[in-house]
Amino acid sequence: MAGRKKSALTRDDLIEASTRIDPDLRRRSELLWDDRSQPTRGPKPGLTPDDVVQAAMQIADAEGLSAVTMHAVAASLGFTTMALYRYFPNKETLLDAIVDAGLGHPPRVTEPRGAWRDEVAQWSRAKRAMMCARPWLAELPFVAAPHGPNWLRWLESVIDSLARTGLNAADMGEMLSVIDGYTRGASDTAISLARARARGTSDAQWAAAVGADLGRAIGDPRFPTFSKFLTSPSDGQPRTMDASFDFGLERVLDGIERYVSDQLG
Amino acid sequence: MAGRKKSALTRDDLIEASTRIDPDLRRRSELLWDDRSQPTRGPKPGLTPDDVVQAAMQIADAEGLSAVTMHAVAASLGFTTMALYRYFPNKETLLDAIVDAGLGHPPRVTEPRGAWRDEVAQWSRAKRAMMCARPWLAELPFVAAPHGPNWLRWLESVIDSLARTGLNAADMGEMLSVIDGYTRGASDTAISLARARARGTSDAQWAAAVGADLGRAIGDPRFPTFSKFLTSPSDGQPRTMDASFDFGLERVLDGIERYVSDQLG
DNA sequence: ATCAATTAGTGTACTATATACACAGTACGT
DNA sequence: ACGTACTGTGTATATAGTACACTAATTGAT
Repeated sequence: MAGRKKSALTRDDLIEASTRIDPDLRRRSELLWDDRSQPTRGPKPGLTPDDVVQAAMQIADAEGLSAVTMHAVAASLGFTTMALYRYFPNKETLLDAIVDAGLGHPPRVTEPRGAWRDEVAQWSRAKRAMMCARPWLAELPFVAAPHGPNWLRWLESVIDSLARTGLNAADMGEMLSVIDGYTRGASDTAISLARARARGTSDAQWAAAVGADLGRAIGDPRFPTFSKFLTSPSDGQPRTMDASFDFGLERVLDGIERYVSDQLG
Repeated sequence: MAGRKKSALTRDDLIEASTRIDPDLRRRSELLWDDRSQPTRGPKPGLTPDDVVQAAMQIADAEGLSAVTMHAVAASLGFTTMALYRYFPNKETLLDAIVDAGLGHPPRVTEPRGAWRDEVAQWSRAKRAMMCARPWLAELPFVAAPHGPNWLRWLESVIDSLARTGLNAADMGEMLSVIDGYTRGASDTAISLARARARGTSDAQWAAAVGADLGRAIGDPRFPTFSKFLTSPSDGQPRTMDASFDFGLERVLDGIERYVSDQLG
């Protein structure tokens, strides 16, 4: 999101800028974007980079990120560990690749187009659902470089909806940060639960563990207000985690909407 | 935050619930909360758990989380690797401890008390600043259990400010999720930059790398709108990363404020 | 058709890391 | 004084990631 700073970005800027990039990072980025040209000599490769990525993702989905070892991935494909190094120079670049692959595509915006607010809300929920479906994604950094094509698809998608606000580019960028920030941060709890589920922990167990730690505040003089907060009775059903996210999302969208109408009259 | 679900929480709930907790997690939580009783027999320990935590944090601050190996921590204290296992049963519990220690205390709320909105904004900025100061914190999960005393201090602090809205406990919990969600997610970019800085990468290098990947959208038919967004000229100064966070925060607070006045007005 | 160049996959070896376990020495309680 | 409980050390093991050299396969150049 920080790249947006330079608002009138040109190809020249990029070419100039890219000379400054750490060569290691540039390499990682290239591997995410370049269609590697098939060499003509030598034996036929038994795999494609995508085979490796798919195998790695399957392991991550089934057994968590820590189960994704070079050996496990290779074995699941019927190859030896070192065979993978013909496709990825190291594990880090393989992880870069499964992050981008794991993001998948954002849901297609339905025609006829709706209000920006609904579209943005859908995007946010979709992103959260995607992260919950692959909770290991959140264990890998992908805020900064390298960013692959799938992340750009997600960006293309929100920006396309945000464009309907009528804001200028700079303001759209700010709104993107707000939406993605909330979505990212407010998904963490659900992602953590999803991860626990994937490990076989029941929802009750997970909630008990979280509740037990928070509950340590009760009666502790260091946390008087939080303690009161925890023990205060509430009327009505408590919200589910999903409903809570949606509720918060509406508040955030209210804030954005107010800015939009202030800007545009 | 999900523990808040059960809104009328009592000690009995907790005791009942804690029987369901995974024993491993319970152990981790206890190590974060219990003042370990000093044994009376045997040689005097040459270290305290806190010594170990401080040493580990110093290494994380100086060389990043990956430099925090049991050997490195022990060596920096002048002990052998295995000595640490007298203080922490394994690395995971040591990491739990440095997470809580790294959080530190939230800034004290200044007297006379101000408006909830200002206080909450301060909390959010303080939390972001704390995470940027210790970017390795974001590499470790701390959304769910175990939660240590310092995280509860942070919660106590926001809740105390949110209480001034006059909302009921359930709504306060929702607002907490919104604020913490935004703060957490919208800090990620700055945290990533902070991490790059800690590795000796210049800001320009970091921005160039991020910009180069985003810039790949330009001219790519898959990203028409994002491409236009990137290349559209803007008048005026672009916001700094910090100002951008603050700006977004105001939008989020606008949304919360609207809810508050709808509820109480 | 042959050969050289190039590449794929394997096997082995090395390194770093966490940690189990047994031992030696220390200090307190009896 | 003596046993017990504890601390720190040394050694050993398992699990990573990955460098390197080797074999085998494939094809362009001769």
